[in-house]
Amino acid sequence: MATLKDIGIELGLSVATVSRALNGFPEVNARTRDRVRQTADRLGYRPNRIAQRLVTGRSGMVGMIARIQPDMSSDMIFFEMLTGLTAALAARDTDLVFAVDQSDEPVLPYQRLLERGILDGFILNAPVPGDPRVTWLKARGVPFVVHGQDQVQVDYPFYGIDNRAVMVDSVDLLAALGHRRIAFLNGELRLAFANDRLAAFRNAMAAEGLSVPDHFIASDDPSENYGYGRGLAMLSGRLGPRPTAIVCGSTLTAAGVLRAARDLSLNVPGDLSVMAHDDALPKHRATNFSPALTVTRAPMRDACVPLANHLVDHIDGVAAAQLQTLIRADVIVRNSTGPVPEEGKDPWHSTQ
Amino acid sequence: MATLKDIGIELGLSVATVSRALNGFPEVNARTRDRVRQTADRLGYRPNRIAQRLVTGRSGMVGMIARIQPDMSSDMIFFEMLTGLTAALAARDTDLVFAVDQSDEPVLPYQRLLERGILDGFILNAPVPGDPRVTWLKARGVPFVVHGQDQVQVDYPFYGIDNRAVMVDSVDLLAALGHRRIAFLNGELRLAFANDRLAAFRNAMAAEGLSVPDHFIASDDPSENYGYGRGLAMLSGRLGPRPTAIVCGSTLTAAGVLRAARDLSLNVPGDLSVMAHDDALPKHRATNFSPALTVTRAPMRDACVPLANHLVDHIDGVAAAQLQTLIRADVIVRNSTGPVPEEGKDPWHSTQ
DNA sequence: ACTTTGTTCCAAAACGTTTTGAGTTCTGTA
DNA sequence: TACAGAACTCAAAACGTTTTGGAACAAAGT
Repeated sequence: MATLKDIGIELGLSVATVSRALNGFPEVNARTRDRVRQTADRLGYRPNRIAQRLVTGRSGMVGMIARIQPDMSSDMIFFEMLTGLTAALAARDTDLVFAVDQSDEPVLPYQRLLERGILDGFILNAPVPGDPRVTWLKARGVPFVVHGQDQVQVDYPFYGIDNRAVMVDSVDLLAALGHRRIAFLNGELRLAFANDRLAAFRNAMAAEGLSVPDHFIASDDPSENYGYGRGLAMLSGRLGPRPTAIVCGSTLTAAGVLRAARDLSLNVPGDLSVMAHDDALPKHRATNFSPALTVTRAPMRDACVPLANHLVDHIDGVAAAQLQTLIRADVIVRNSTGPVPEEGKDPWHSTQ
Repeated sequence: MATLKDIGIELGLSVATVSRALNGFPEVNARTRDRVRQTADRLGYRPNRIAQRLVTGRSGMVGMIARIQPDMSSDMIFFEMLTGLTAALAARDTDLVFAVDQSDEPVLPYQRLLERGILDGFILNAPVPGDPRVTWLKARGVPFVVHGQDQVQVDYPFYGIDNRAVMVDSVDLLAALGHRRIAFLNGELRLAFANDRLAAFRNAMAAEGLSVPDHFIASDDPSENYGYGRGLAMLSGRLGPRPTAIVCGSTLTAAGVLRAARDLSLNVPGDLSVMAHDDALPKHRATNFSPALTVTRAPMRDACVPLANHLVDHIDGVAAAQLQTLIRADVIVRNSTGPVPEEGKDPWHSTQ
């Protein structure tokens, strides 16, 4: 490993001059700079991050921590983000330290990693309302960026989708088709985004003058089984009046609902409209559904580059207020949504 | 962040003494050591990895690199390993730097990360025969450990399953049940383990005096679709004589084969025996199959702790020869294997 | 000739740790 | 009392980088 000293000796220059030459400082002769650059290239010089960090306090490394869940289902999403973020960070010459959280104390792994003295900042995912990690990191002035927000009004850098808009768009679309009994299979309420969506759903329904009976709301970790089970329960009518439309928090859940509808011989969209929010994970493609799924769409992948940039910019000193991005999901109407069935003509009345 | 100097000032000691006290050197007074330890705890002192690395050349950080594939299917396995390894490394006070390989030059990301001067070693997964990463890292004396081996005889630390034994066990089990037409749905031949298995399969078959027609062998990235497609092709008979038993490289592939058998109204194990190698990923449980799958079983998770230990031990100076573990997979007989159907009584002759 | 200004470079300090070589203070023995 | 040896502690160097505070020199202005 060539060092600044090696280059200096080779050229009869001091390390100081070599350092300035390579870092583009103005007070070094253009010819000298060229000579330094050339020998640096020839010797394959790369600055030692360790030494850089020791003196500048910057290491060019950030951390990301995964919660290990007994159920690994949602972790595919995490991995998707992890690889995308790592690639995006590489473009900003930043490396990523990965750790896992096995304790039930959420800030512990962050503290442990921070105390190593090797990190410039963190990427936080899956925030919960009033996330303790956020308050902890903020308290000690550690830069971080959040995928999403832990509350509506925040003062840290983040990138996320407008969950309120997602629900308004979904409810409005279905209401415009005449639906009045709209159910919502939400994600885990523990998570901030699911909280936001639930509140937004209720507001949007109220704005349309529609009521939301308790059994029209469910929330759980998204899975096909969850969608099937809750879908079947709602559509069987044993919980109360049946919905004519179901909004799902994820396409995986929607897949379950579609299976439930199939098992009940319900036609989608004739008897039942189904839509979902689509994170556009490479595995579950909403177009491959039958019928093709109407969705609000915001690819997870799209978050990686802005998240990486926001964090690195913030570490570089850009104010948090400049680094807050809330994007609006696209509404993509496909074949799983349609006009509400005429009253008295829905399959339950006609067959039963 | 408390430093050695802080502790030294507090106690009126030099940083040298504080350092020795904390690192358990013998030439420091027991009372002094206690006092140092206490104030270190009180001040929440944690050694600065950066400074440590600069002077010792050790950082307590290792690297792992994921190949980003357009198809993310096999990456679930990688993520499973990644989290397990990270946890196992944490137990050895070692952190993990994660990077992704987007180029088609396999050593490039390793070089890039190494040149940062922050890593003590690497964990390599999915070796290919004569893996270029192995030769490159070996050439510059960088410690590493491999999950598996890139060839039969190696001189580096590794942990892997005995793929030869897996195939011998599988073939012997089926041969003992009277099967003579045994097919093999292998993994990607690009990978070393699949290479080893194919050779071992051929040897084991030859040892039993059984021939292996070309159409009894297939190899591809494991997936349900692959198992279904190749299974259907083999069992339809349009490629040649039909197998009475199929060995699958993964349970995912076996799931596809079982579906193909179902579609052809073949009874398993009455008409067809199916077995697979089971990496025991949390998602696909072989016991949940119907019929429950006979497998050679070696949980991926089991590899994490030994891999982490091998690497850290190797970095600590333990010779590679001491750090080579080849474990034998368990053979678990369940309900998907049975005696070969009597000649002339198999469903193709009776129904057709 | 003397000062000023600008350009180009350098020596040295700093970051926090480990480690070397050299004291300094105790203890026990002659 | 003197001395050897053990026990304990310290100052300083080192790792590779950035950054501070000049220094040397030339060109330009007075």
